[in-house]
Amino acid sequence: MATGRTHRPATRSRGIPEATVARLPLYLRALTALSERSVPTVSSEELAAAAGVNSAKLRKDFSYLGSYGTRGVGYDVEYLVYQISRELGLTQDWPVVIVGIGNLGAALANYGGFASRGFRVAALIDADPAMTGRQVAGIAVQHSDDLEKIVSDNGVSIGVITTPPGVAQQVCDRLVAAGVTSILNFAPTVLSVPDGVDVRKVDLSIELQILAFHEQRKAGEEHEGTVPPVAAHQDSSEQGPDGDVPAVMPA
Amino acid sequence: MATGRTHRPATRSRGIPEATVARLPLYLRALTALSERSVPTVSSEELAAAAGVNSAKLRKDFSYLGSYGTRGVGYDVEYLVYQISRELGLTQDWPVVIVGIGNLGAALANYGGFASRGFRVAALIDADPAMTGRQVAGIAVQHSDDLEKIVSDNGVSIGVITTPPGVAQQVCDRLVAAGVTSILNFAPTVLSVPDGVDVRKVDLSIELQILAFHEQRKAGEEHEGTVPPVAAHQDSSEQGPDGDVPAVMPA
DNA sequence: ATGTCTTTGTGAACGCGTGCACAAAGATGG
DNA sequence: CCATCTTTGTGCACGCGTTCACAAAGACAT
Ligand SMILES: NC(=O)c1ccc[n+]([C@@H]2O[C@H](COP(=O)([O-])OP(=O)(O)OC[C@H]3O[C@@H](n4cnc5c(N)ncnc54)[C@H](O)[C@@H]3O)[C@@H](O)[C@H]2O)c1
Ligand SMILES: NC(=O)c1ccc[n+]([C@@H]2O[C@H](COP(=O)([O-])OP(=O)(O)OC[C@H]3O[C@@H](n4cnc5c(N)ncnc54)[C@H](O)[C@@H]3O)[C@@H](O)[C@H]2O)c1
Repeated sequence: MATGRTHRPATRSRGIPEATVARLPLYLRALTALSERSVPTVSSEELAAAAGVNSAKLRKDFSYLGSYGTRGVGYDVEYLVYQISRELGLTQDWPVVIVGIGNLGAALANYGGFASRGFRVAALIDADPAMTGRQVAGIAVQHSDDLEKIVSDNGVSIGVITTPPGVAQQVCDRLVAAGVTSILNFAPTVLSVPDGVDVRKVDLSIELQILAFHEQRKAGEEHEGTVPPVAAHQDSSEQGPDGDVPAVMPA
Repeated sequence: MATGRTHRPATRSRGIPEATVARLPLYLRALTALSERSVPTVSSEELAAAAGVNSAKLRKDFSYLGSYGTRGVGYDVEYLVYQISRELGLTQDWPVVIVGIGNLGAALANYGGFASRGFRVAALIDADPAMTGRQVAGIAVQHSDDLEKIVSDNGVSIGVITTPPGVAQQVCDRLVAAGVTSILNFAPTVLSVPDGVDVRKVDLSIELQILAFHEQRKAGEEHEGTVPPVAAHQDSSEQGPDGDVPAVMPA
C-alpha cells in the first residue's frame, strides 16, 4: 500500500542543483515583470529583492546556467528570460491532462495562468458519467474509460490528479501505464510510482498544519518570557520554549 | 516592492527541526488511517513505508518528540496520533479566513478536508460587491471593507489569500495589520511581511515548471546514450547530458 | 531466570544548500 | 590609455538534513 519512492538522491540534474531548479521559476516571474516594464538590465541585488532571495544565492544559481551577466552592469533581462525559459523547457508546449473535474479540478481548468507558460490543458477527465461531455473552461470533459487513449493520442507526459484520495493511486497507475512521466498530485495520498516518473504534491492540509505548529509556538511565547517576540519566518522558524509534556505512556 | 524576508534561519523550533515539522502531518495522516482500521501498534518500518519516507528518518523525527516507542514492538498508534496532534497544535480550533472567493477560493471553501483537522472556515471575504451576501459552501461571503473587523471579531490568526496577484500584497498587509500572523498564499506573488509573520505559498505554476524541467531532461536522455534511463525522482532528480548552449550574447 | 529475537533510539559520517567576503572583470569618465 | 567604480562569479566555511549501522532495550518463549 502506497509506498512512494523512499530514496531521493537529490543529486544534480545536468549539473543544476535541485534547489536552484525550484527557484528558477521565481526568477523567471520577476524577470517577466521587468520585461513587461521594458527594463533592459537588472542587477543581482535588485532581482534578488524582487524574488525574495539572497543576492549571492541568486548569482550562484545563475552561475550554474553559465555566465550570463556583465560585471558592473548586471543581467540582460530579455536574454535571461530566454535562457531560463529554455532551461526549464518552457520553449516547448506541454500538453497536460487533469483527472477529476470536481471543485478543485474545475478551478484549475479555469485558471488562466496555466496556459501562460507553455502548459496547455489537453483534456479533462472524470469518472462520473454525468460529467462526460459537459463543458468546463471551454473544454469537453471526457470519460475516464478513455484515459489511455487520450493520453497517448495527445502525447501527454504531465498529468494532474484532483480526484478523491481513495482512487488517486489507481488513477496514477493508469496515467503512468499510458505514458505519463510527471504527475502533480493534489490528493492527500502518497503515490507510489516506478523509477523515472516524477511526482510532486500540493497539499493544502499539510501547509495549514505547518502554519498551525508555528502559530501555536508564537501563542506560547507570549505568556512565557523566554525569548523576545522578535522572530521572522518565511518558510522556516526558530527556537521556542517548551510547554507541557505529560509523560504519560499508554498501556 | 515585494521584498519578502531574505533570511531564513531555519533553526529549530522548540528543538524540532523544520524538516521534521513538515513531515509530521504526513505521519499523522498515515497514523489516522491505521487508527481507523483499529491497528493498535505499528513499526517504524511499516509507518515509514506508508508515509513514503526512510524509516531511520522517521525514528529520528519521532525522537525529537520524545521516546514514544517500545523496542521490539513499535509505536502505539493512538498515542502517537495524540502526541503529533498536540505537537502540531491541532487539539485546538483554528479559525481561518479565505480572501478572494473566485474559482480557487470557492473550491477551497467547499473542500471538506479543511475542517477535518481543527481548521474552521470562519469567514469568506471578497471585494466584489456582487459576491457579498452570496452563499458559498453554506457561508455568506462578506465584503472586504469589513476585513479588519471580521479578523478581530473571530480571533483569526490564519489567513488564506486567493485573490489575483496584483492585490495580494495589499490584502496581506491588511490581514497582518488586523492581527493575522500566518498566511497561506495561492497568488503568484512574493509577499513581504514583518517579522513574526509566517508565510507559506502554494504555487501551481512553479510546480509545473519544475516538472517540465525534469521532463525535458528525460526526453533528452532518450536520444543521447549518456546514462541508462533508470532513474527515480519523487521530488528530486539527478544528472543529465547537456544539449545545446547557443553561446550567443545579446548586444 | 535466561536466551533469543525484534525494533527502537542515536552516534557519526557525509553531502547539499546557504551566505560571507573578495578578487577579477569590465564599464565609464577623464 | 589609465584610474575609478560597480557588480559579477566563486572559494570557503558552516550548518542542516539524511542515511547507515549498531548497541541497548524490551517482548516473548522456554
Ligand atoms: N477542493 C480543495 O480545495 C482541495 C484542497 C486540497 C486538496 N484537495 C484534494 O483534491 C481532490 C479533489 O478535491 P475536490 O474538492 O475537487 O473533490 P470533488 O469531489 O469535488 O471532485 C472529485 C472529482 O473526481 C472525480 N472522480 C472520482 N473518481 C474518479 C476516477 N477514478 N477517475 C476520474 N475522476 C474521478 C469525481 O467524479 C469528482 O468529479 C481531493 O483528493 C481533495 O482531498 C482539494
Ligand atoms: N484557479 C487556480 O487553479 C489557480 C491556480 C494557481 C494559482 N491561482 C491563483 O490564485 C488566485 C485566484 O485564482 P482564481 O482563479 O480563483 O481567480 P478569480 O479571478 O476567479 O478569483 C479572484 C477573486 O478575488 C476577488 N478579489 C479581487 N480583489 C480583491 C481584494 N482586493 N480583496 C478581496 N477579494 C478580491 C475577486 O472578486 C475574485 O472573486 C490568483 O492569484 C491565481 O493566480 C489560481
